[in-house]
Amino acid sequence: MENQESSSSSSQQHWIIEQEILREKLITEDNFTWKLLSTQDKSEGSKEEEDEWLKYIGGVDISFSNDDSSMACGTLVVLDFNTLQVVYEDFSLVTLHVPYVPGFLAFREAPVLVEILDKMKRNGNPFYPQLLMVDGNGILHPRGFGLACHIGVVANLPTIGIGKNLHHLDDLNHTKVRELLGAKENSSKDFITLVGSSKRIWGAAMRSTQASIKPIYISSGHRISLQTAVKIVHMTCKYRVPEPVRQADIRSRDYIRKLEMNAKTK
DNA sequence: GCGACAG
DNA sequence: ATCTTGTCGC
Repeated sequence: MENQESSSSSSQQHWIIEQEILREKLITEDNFTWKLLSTQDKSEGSKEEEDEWLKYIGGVDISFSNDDSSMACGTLVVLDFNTLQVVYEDFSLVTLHVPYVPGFLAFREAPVLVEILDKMKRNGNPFYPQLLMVDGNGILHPRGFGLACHIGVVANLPTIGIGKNLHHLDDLNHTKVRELLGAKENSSKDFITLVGSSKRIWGAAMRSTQASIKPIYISSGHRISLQTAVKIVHMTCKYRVPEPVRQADIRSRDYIRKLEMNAKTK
Protein backbone atom coordinates (compact mmCIF):
# COMPACT_ATOMS: atom_id res chain seq x y z
CA MET A 1 0.00 0.00 0.00
CA GLU A 2 1.18 3.47 -0.84
CA ASN A 3 0.73 6.14 1.73
CA GLN A 4 0.27 9.75 0.76
CA GLU A 5 3.94 10.51 1.13
CA SER A 6 5.18 7.98 -1.39
CA SER A 7 2.39 8.55 -3.90
CA SER A 8 2.97 12.28 -3.95
CA SER A 9 6.70 11.84 -4.33
CA SER A 10 6.20 9.40 -7.18
CA SER A 11 3.99 11.85 -9.07
CA GLN A 12 6.67 14.45 -8.50
CA GLN A 13 9.12 12.06 -10.12
CA HIS A 14 6.87 11.92 -13.17
CA TRP A 15 6.69 15.68 -13.20
CA ILE A 16 10.46 15.98 -13.02
CA ILE A 17 10.82 13.60 -15.98
CA GLU A 18 8.29 15.57 -18.01
CA GLN A 19 10.11 18.79 -17.25
CA GLU A 20 13.38 17.24 -18.38
CA ILE A 21 11.84 16.01 -21.62
CA LEU A 22 10.28 19.36 -22.45
CA ARG A 23 13.48 21.15 -21.49
CA GLU A 24 15.30 19.50 -24.38
CA LYS A 25 13.31 21.77 -26.69
CA LEU A 26 14.04 24.91 -24.71
CA ILE A 27 15.72 27.82 -26.49
CA THR A 28 17.09 30.64 -24.37
CA GLU A 29 18.30 32.88 -27.16
CA ASP A 30 16.45 35.29 -29.40
CA ASN A 31 14.48 33.18 -31.86
CA PHE A 32 11.65 35.08 -33.49
CA THR A 33 10.77 36.64 -36.81
CA TRP A 34 9.85 40.13 -35.66
CA LYS A 35 12.22 42.99 -34.99
CA LEU A 36 12.55 45.15 -31.96
CA LEU A 37 13.81 48.69 -32.02
CA SER A 38 14.22 50.66 -28.87
CA THR A 39 12.12 53.34 -30.46
CA GLN A 40 9.95 51.03 -32.55
CA ASP A 41 10.71 53.54 -35.29
CA LYS A 42 9.29 52.41 -38.59
CA SER A 43 8.81 55.76 -40.22
CA GLU A 44 11.15 55.50 -43.18
CA GLY A 45 8.83 54.19 -45.85
CA SER A 46 8.78 50.64 -44.57
CA LYS A 47 5.94 48.39 -45.55
CA GLU A 48 3.61 47.26 -42.83
CA GLU A 49 4.51 43.66 -43.38
CA GLU A 50 3.01 41.46 -40.78
CA ASP A 51 5.45 39.96 -38.32
CA GLU A 52 8.10 42.48 -39.21
CA TRP A 53 7.74 44.41 -35.98
CA LEU A 54 6.78 43.41 -32.51
CA LYS A 55 3.23 44.59 -32.18
CA TYR A 56 1.18 42.20 -30.06
CA ILE A 57 2.29 41.12 -26.61
CA GLY A 58 0.21 38.68 -24.59
CA GLY A 59 -0.10 38.31 -20.85
CA VAL A 60 -1.50 35.37 -18.90
CA ASP A 61 -2.57 34.94 -15.30
CA ILE A 62 -4.87 32.87 -13.14
CA SER A 63 -7.00 34.07 -10.25
CA PHE A 64 -8.92 32.03 -7.72
CA SER A 65 -12.32 32.10 -6.15
CA ASN A 66 -12.74 32.80 -2.45
CA ASP A 67 -15.87 30.71 -2.22
CA ASP A 68 -14.40 27.67 -3.90
CA SER A 69 -10.62 27.49 -3.78
CA SER A 70 -10.47 24.94 -6.59
CA MET A 71 -12.35 27.22 -8.98
CA ALA A 72 -10.01 29.30 -11.08
CA CYS A 73 -10.17 31.79 -13.92
CA GLY A 74 -7.48 31.56 -16.57
CA THR A 75 -6.99 34.82 -18.44
CA LEU A 76 -5.26 35.90 -21.62
CA VAL A 77 -4.91 39.50 -22.70
CA VAL A 78 -3.13 40.92 -25.72
CA LEU A 79 -1.77 44.46 -25.76
CA ASP A 80 -0.62 46.66 -28.59
CA PHE A 81 3.07 47.14 -27.86
CA ASN A 82 3.09 50.73 -29.04
CA THR A 83 0.08 51.99 -27.12
CA LEU A 84 -0.03 49.40 -24.31
CA GLN A 85 -3.80 49.20 -24.79
CA VAL A 86 -5.66 45.92 -24.50
CA VAL A 87 -6.86 44.70 -27.90
CA TYR A 88 -8.03 41.22 -26.90
CA GLU A 89 -9.09 39.35 -23.78
CA ASP A 90 -10.44 35.92 -23.04
CA PHE A 91 -11.30 33.98 -19.91
CA SER A 92 -11.76 30.35 -19.01
CA LEU A 93 -13.34 29.07 -15.82
CA VAL A 94 -11.99 25.74 -14.66
CA THR A 95 -11.84 23.53 -11.63
CA LEU A 96 -8.28 22.70 -10.69
CA HIS A 97 -7.50 19.39 -9.05
CA VAL A 98 -3.73 19.66 -9.10
CA PRO A 99 -2.33 21.34 -5.99
CA TYR A 100 0.29 24.05 -6.00
CA VAL A 101 3.68 22.52 -5.32
CA PRO A 102 6.72 24.83 -5.40
CA GLY A 103 8.76 23.98 -8.48
CA PHE A 104 5.77 22.42 -10.24
CA LEU A 105 3.46 25.37 -10.80
CA ALA A 106 3.13 24.53 -14.50
CA PHE A 107 1.27 21.30 -13.84
CA ARG A 108 -1.41 23.30 -12.09
CA GLU A 109 -1.62 26.37 -14.32
CA ALA A 110 -0.23 25.63 -17.79
CA PRO A 111 -3.07 23.45 -19.17
CA VAL A 112 -5.73 26.17 -18.82
CA LEU A 113 -3.54 28.89 -20.22
CA VAL A 114 -2.31 26.85 -23.18
CA GLU A 115 -5.91 25.98 -24.02
CA ILE A 116 -6.92 29.64 -24.15
CA LEU A 117 -3.98 30.34 -26.45
CA ASP A 118 -4.85 27.38 -28.67
CA LYS A 119 -8.42 28.54 -28.99
CA MET A 120 -7.28 31.94 -30.19
CA LYS A 121 -4.87 30.42 -32.67
CA ARG A 122 -7.48 27.96 -33.99
CA ASN A 123 -9.80 30.87 -34.67
CA GLY A 124 -7.08 32.56 -36.69
CA ASN A 125 -7.37 35.71 -34.63
CA PRO A 126 -5.15 38.47 -36.07
CA PHE A 127 -4.18 39.61 -32.58
CA TYR A 128 -2.52 36.32 -31.70
CA PRO A 129 0.54 37.38 -29.65
CA GLN A 130 4.08 37.36 -31.00
CA LEU A 131 5.40 37.23 -27.45
CA LEU A 132 3.88 36.19 -24.15
CA MET A 133 4.56 37.40 -20.62
CA VAL A 134 3.78 34.88 -17.93
CA ASP A 135 2.94 35.44 -14.28
CA GLY A 136 5.61 33.07 -12.98
CA ASN A 137 9.25 32.26 -13.58
CA GLY A 138 11.10 31.02 -16.65
CA ILE A 139 14.51 29.43 -16.15
CA LEU A 140 14.68 31.00 -12.69
CA HIS A 141 13.60 27.66 -11.33
CA PRO A 142 15.14 24.70 -9.42
CA ARG A 143 15.48 22.66 -12.62
CA GLY A 144 15.67 25.61 -14.99
CA PHE A 145 12.17 25.05 -16.32
CA GLY A 146 9.47 27.19 -14.75
CA LEU A 147 5.93 27.96 -15.89
CA ALA A 148 7.01 30.43 -18.58
CA CYS A 149 9.34 27.85 -20.18
CA HIS A 150 6.67 25.19 -19.98
CA ILE A 151 4.04 27.30 -21.73
CA GLY A 152 6.59 28.56 -24.25
CA VAL A 153 7.69 25.09 -25.33
CA VAL A 154 4.18 23.60 -25.40
CA ALA A 155 2.70 26.55 -27.31
CA ASN A 156 5.90 27.14 -29.29
CA LEU A 157 5.83 30.82 -28.45
CA PRO A 158 8.48 33.27 -27.21
CA THR A 159 7.80 33.79 -23.49
CA ILE A 160 9.16 35.89 -20.64
CA GLY A 161 8.82 34.87 -17.00
CA ILE A 162 7.77 37.53 -14.49
CA GLY A 163 8.04 36.68 -10.80
CA LYS A 164 6.78 38.99 -8.07
CA ASN A 165 8.62 37.02 -5.43
CA LEU A 166 11.94 35.23 -5.52
CA HIS A 167 12.03 31.48 -5.68
CA HIS A 168 15.11 30.74 -3.60
CA LEU A 169 17.91 29.13 -5.59
CA ASP A 170 21.60 28.61 -4.99
CA ASP A 171 22.43 31.22 -2.41
CA LEU A 172 19.90 33.71 -3.73
CA ASN A 173 17.27 34.95 -1.30
CA HIS A 174 15.37 38.15 -0.64
CA THR A 175 18.05 39.47 1.68
CA LYS A 176 20.86 38.84 -0.78
CA VAL A 177 18.99 40.51 -3.64
CA ARG A 178 18.20 43.52 -1.49
CA GLU A 179 21.88 43.76 -0.61
CA LEU A 180 22.85 43.63 -4.29
CA LEU A 181 20.28 46.22 -5.31
CA GLY A 182 21.31 48.43 -2.43
CA ALA A 183 25.05 48.14 -3.06
CA LYS A 184 26.74 51.37 -4.06
CA GLU A 185 28.20 49.98 -7.27
CA ASN A 186 24.68 49.03 -8.34
CA SER A 187 22.87 52.11 -7.13
CA SER A 188 22.61 53.57 -10.62
CA LYS A 189 21.44 50.37 -12.28
CA ASP A 190 17.76 49.63 -12.55
CA PHE A 191 18.38 45.91 -12.71
CA ILE A 192 20.96 43.37 -11.64
CA THR A 193 21.78 40.00 -13.11
CA LEU A 194 21.11 37.11 -10.76
CA VAL A 195 24.14 34.85 -10.61
CA GLY A 196 24.15 32.28 -7.87
CA SER A 197 26.96 30.33 -6.25
CA SER A 198 26.70 27.83 -9.13
CA LYS A 199 27.80 30.62 -11.51
CA ARG A 200 24.68 30.08 -13.53
CA ILE A 201 22.75 33.13 -14.76
CA TRP A 202 19.18 32.68 -13.58
CA GLY A 203 17.63 35.97 -14.57
CA ALA A 204 17.47 39.55 -13.40
CA ALA A 205 16.02 41.49 -10.50
CA MET A 206 14.64 44.81 -11.59
CA ARG A 207 13.22 47.82 -9.82
CA SER A 208 10.74 48.68 -12.53
CA THR A 209 9.76 52.05 -11.12
CA GLN A 210 11.71 54.58 -9.12
CA ALA A 211 9.13 54.34 -6.40
CA SER A 212 9.17 50.57 -6.09
CA ILE A 213 11.71 49.20 -3.67
CA LYS A 214 10.44 45.68 -4.17
CA PRO A 215 11.92 44.24 -7.37
CA ILE A 216 10.37 41.98 -9.97
CA TYR A 217 12.21 38.92 -11.22
CA ILE A 218 12.68 38.50 -14.95
CA SER A 219 13.87 35.34 -16.65
CA SER A 220 13.93 33.79 -20.10
CA GLY A 221 10.95 31.64 -20.79
CA HIS A 222 11.45 30.35 -24.32
CA ARG A 223 12.98 31.64 -27.56
CA ILE A 224 14.25 34.87 -26.00
CA SER A 225 17.46 36.02 -24.34
CA LEU A 226 17.59 37.61 -20.93
CA GLN A 227 18.92 40.82 -22.46
CA THR A 228 15.99 41.17 -24.83
CA ALA A 229 13.53 40.14 -22.13
CA VAL A 230 14.77 42.83 -19.77
CA LYS A 231 14.59 45.42 -22.53
CA ILE A 232 11.00 44.58 -23.42
CA VAL A 233 9.85 44.37 -19.81
CA HIS A 234 11.36 47.76 -19.18
CA MET A 235 9.47 49.20 -22.15
CA THR A 236 6.14 47.84 -20.93
CA CYS A 237 6.35 48.92 -17.29
CA LYS A 238 3.97 51.72 -16.36
CA TYR A 239 3.91 50.35 -12.83
CA ARG A 240 5.91 47.74 -10.96
CA VAL A 241 4.52 44.84 -12.97
CA PRO A 242 4.67 45.08 -16.78
CA GLU A 243 1.30 45.91 -18.37
CA PRO A 244 0.55 42.59 -20.08
CA VAL A 245 0.78 40.68 -16.81
CA ARG A 246 -0.80 43.47 -14.81
CA GLN A 247 -3.82 43.70 -17.10
CA ALA A 248 -4.26 39.94 -17.11
CA ASP A 249 -4.16 40.03 -13.30
CA ILE A 250 -6.65 42.89 -12.94
CA ARG A 251 -9.14 41.54 -15.46
CA SER A 252 -8.90 38.02 -14.13
CA ARG A 253 -9.76 39.23 -10.63
CA ASP A 254 -12.64 41.31 -11.97
CA TYR A 255 -14.05 38.31 -13.76
CA ILE A 256 -14.03 36.23 -10.58
CA ARG A 257 -15.55 39.04 -8.51
CA LYS A 258 -18.44 39.55 -10.89
CA LEU A 259 -19.02 35.84 -10.92
CA GLU A 260 -19.22 35.70 -7.13
CA MET A 261 -21.56 38.70 -7.10
CA ASN A 262 -23.97 36.88 -9.38
CA ALA A 263 -23.80 33.80 -7.21
CA LYS A 264 -25.00 35.78 -4.21
CA THR A 265 -27.89 37.33 -6.14
CA LYS A 266 -29.71 34.01 -6.34
C1' DG B 1 16.48 17.41 11.64
C1' DC B 2 14.60 22.05 10.39
C1' DG B 3 13.44 25.64 7.42
C1' DA B 4 12.66 27.65 2.61
C1' DC B 5 9.83 27.31 -1.36
C1' DA B 6 7.03 31.11 -8.26
C1' DG B 7 1.37 31.02 -7.87
C1' DA C 1 -3.14 32.69 -4.80
C1' DT C 2 -6.67 35.23 -1.18
C1' DC C 3 -9.05 38.36 3.05
C1' DT C 4 -8.99 44.44 2.76
C1' DT C 5 -9.52 50.96 3.76
C1' DG C 6 -7.44 54.26 4.29
C1' DT C 7 -3.54 56.73 3.89
C1' DC C 8 1.03 58.85 3.17
C1' DG C 9 3.55 60.99 -0.56
C1' DC C 10 5.28 62.50 -5.35
